[in-house]
Amino acid sequence: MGTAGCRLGYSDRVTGHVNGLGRNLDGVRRGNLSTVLRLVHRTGAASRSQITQFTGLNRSTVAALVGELVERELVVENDPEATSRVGRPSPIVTPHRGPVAIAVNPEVDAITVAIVGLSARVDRRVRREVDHPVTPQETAQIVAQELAGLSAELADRRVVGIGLAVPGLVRSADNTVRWAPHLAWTDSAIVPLVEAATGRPARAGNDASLGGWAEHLFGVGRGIDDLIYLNGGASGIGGGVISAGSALGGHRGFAGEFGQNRPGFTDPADQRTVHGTLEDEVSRARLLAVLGIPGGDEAALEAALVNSSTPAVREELARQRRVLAVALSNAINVLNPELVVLGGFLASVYASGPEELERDVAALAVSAAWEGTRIRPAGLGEDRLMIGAAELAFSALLADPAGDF
Amino acid sequence: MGTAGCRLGYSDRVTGHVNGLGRNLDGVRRGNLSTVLRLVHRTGAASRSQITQFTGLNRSTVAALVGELVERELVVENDPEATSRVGRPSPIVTPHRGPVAIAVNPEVDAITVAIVGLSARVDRRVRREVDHPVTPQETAQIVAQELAGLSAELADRRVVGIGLAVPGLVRSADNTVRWAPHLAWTDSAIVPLVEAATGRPARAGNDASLGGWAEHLFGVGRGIDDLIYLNGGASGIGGGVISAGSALGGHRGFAGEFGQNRPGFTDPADQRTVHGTLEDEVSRARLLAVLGIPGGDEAALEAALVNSSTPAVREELARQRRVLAVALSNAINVLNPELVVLGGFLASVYASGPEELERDVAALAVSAAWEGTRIRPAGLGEDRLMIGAAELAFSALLADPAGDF
DNA sequence: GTAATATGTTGTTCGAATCAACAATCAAAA
DNA sequence: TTTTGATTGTTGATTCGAACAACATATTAC
Repeated sequence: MGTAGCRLGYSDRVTGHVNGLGRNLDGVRRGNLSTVLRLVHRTGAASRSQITQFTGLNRSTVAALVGELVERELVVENDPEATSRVGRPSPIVTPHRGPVAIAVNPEVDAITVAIVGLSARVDRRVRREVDHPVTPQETAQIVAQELAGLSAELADRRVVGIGLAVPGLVRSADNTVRWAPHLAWTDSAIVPLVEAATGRPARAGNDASLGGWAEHLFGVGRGIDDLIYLNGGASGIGGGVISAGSALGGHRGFAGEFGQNRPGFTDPADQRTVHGTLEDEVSRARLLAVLGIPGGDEAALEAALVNSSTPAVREELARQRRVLAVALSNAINVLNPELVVLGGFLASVYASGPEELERDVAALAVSAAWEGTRIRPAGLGEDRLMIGAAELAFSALLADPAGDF
Repeated sequence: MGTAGCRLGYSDRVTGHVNGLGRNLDGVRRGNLSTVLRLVHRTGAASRSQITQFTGLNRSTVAALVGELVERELVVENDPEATSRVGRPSPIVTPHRGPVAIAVNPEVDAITVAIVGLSARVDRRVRREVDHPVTPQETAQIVAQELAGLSAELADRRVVGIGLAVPGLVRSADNTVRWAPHLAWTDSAIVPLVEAATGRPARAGNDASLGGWAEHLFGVGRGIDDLIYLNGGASGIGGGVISAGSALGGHRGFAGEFGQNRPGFTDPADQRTVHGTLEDEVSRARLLAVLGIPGGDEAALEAALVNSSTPAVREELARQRRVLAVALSNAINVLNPELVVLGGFLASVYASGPEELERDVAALAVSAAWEGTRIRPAGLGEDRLMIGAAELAFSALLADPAGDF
């Protein structure tokens, strides 16, 4: 059982009281139920004795906690596996099949809706193509329709809530979409719309931040409490910061906008724009242009990069690596992460010359800060956003498993 | 009573168990004692009824908690003040005079030692000049000597511990000074040396990060849970990040090295160095050079800037403002702070043209991220580092007031 | 087959917060 | 000046959850 870190929440806390910082017995019970459920949720399966070790609680207490979670149909206890170890075998606790989250990702060209179980696996995934940028109202309608279409699959399951991964800035205080340029949403109260259309509780978050959260929980960042995540998408570069096991949101929840930064350059010749942002300089569009192909998905780009490695392509990749290296070294100086996760086309940029990128970062960053840091491509595929969004929907349940949902 | 935020710790957590995440009754008690003591420590004085409101705990519980803290000589209950409000007056709880921290700041030219009370006031401050950069061994010796010299003043008080604010990178895991360029310390185990020389527990931290922590607790950042702090010193630019009320340390504790970043430039003509860092471009030395004065302290620089505002000085200030604006906007995009605190000569750079700097930052940063953000000069004077270092010494006591110290 | 080890199970104990009732102290109204 | 209402401190009984100890169970090692 890998150590699952210490802080456990995506923008929620567990204290005794709803208001105030005091702790009481209720808070202890709630916190312990939450800790056990989170552990099972994250690891996928944990024996009772492992839970005892992890929590430091008494055997009998763990038995009571697991018992309550079983009663609430949140976890299942299975017969112990053969472990070839001395002592009485311990039953294996796994997430219950029942509870599910609905993950939603509205994009310019399509809205993706997925059913995600408490074991963080995407059970079903539907993609509804749209011929025009959808409004929040249309989005809510489509989500409701797709949900109705999935009713057969959801018959024997319990929908806990809906999580939306939105390509834009989401204000954490009220889950309002402050600005989503590609969808042309401004100050949109998407969450109440979705809640009204579906009759289910919803939450929204920034797509890239949720992707980073998913990588922290279930991807290459599993068990790593300090990481930064940068995702290269068609529309730019988004990101997220995990610090001490918690997602860093900032004052309003807008943190992680690495793509909008003004990059520094080690070589002035690398600069392609005037007053440009990182995502103007390091971009998918520039790679496609030099490759001479119109577009396509992530795999197509990766394949094209591998196949056609002309000098022009190699040089553009090298340039983007150099610019990225400055941006990463700055982030490493400020945040001192253990891991830098690169997703989308940034993973391709990294893959084109990992040693070169790492050498440049090492030269630029404070050497002590870089010492313990690694760079890795993202581990989760296209399920990343769905898993992150589902986590948002599960967050209330995970924070208070005994609440009414 | 200003809301004192939610997360409460400088790199320490309050859970039930020493190991593991489980919560138990011991943890509840410890956490509540900690919360009450922290509140009194931060606010300087709080009535019992205010503590009740803040914690959300029952009156009788608060009475018991305060009673225990009184018994342990950590707080004092005084007669209520005349409040002109209905109802029975509530006694005022203030920090006890007894417990003190010893704050230490080793620098190239001197070692400063201070006595700081639980009310976060610097009671005494001694400065020992040195004619050569001191070694860790010499530092420990000097601290022990100064402490002996202060023994009369410490006679009726209880020294809780020693906190060192070191101008260098301090590894959080073992409090080792990884690298302090100006002191020429590398991988120095200063903490055990000080502990051996004084017989008291010690902790070390980065000076700028501790300054930021002090500003968050007692300066302009009081009550603000998301801020970034940049300090301009003679030797460069250091900083710290407070996120969700906790100091952001990163994986090893090296976070906050804003000064080592490679800056972006809105105008190529602003660049003075090749491959330079932010602290090469925005520096105290460049200001002194254009002013034509050799050195001096913070106040001298500020006075010189106010008096001699030649075009050359104004232009250098404007240039540094422009470069700083890019650096700040990048940090704001990534961290979305509510407040940016500028200390040292950076406060002077800001003061030379607050509107201009803010206008530039507004133009560069993601507008939504900048919206709720303010920039302010640091509020604490030269006591900042001493208060921050003392906080380090108090941290164990604050986390567990019932422990043995 | 027996010993050793680890873990589940059960009933009891302990500790901390809560609650209710009462006392104390103030301001404002009568 | 007295009365009323509001707020808070104080006290003893209650409640609830984790810890504990003793015992039961299941596995490996010899």
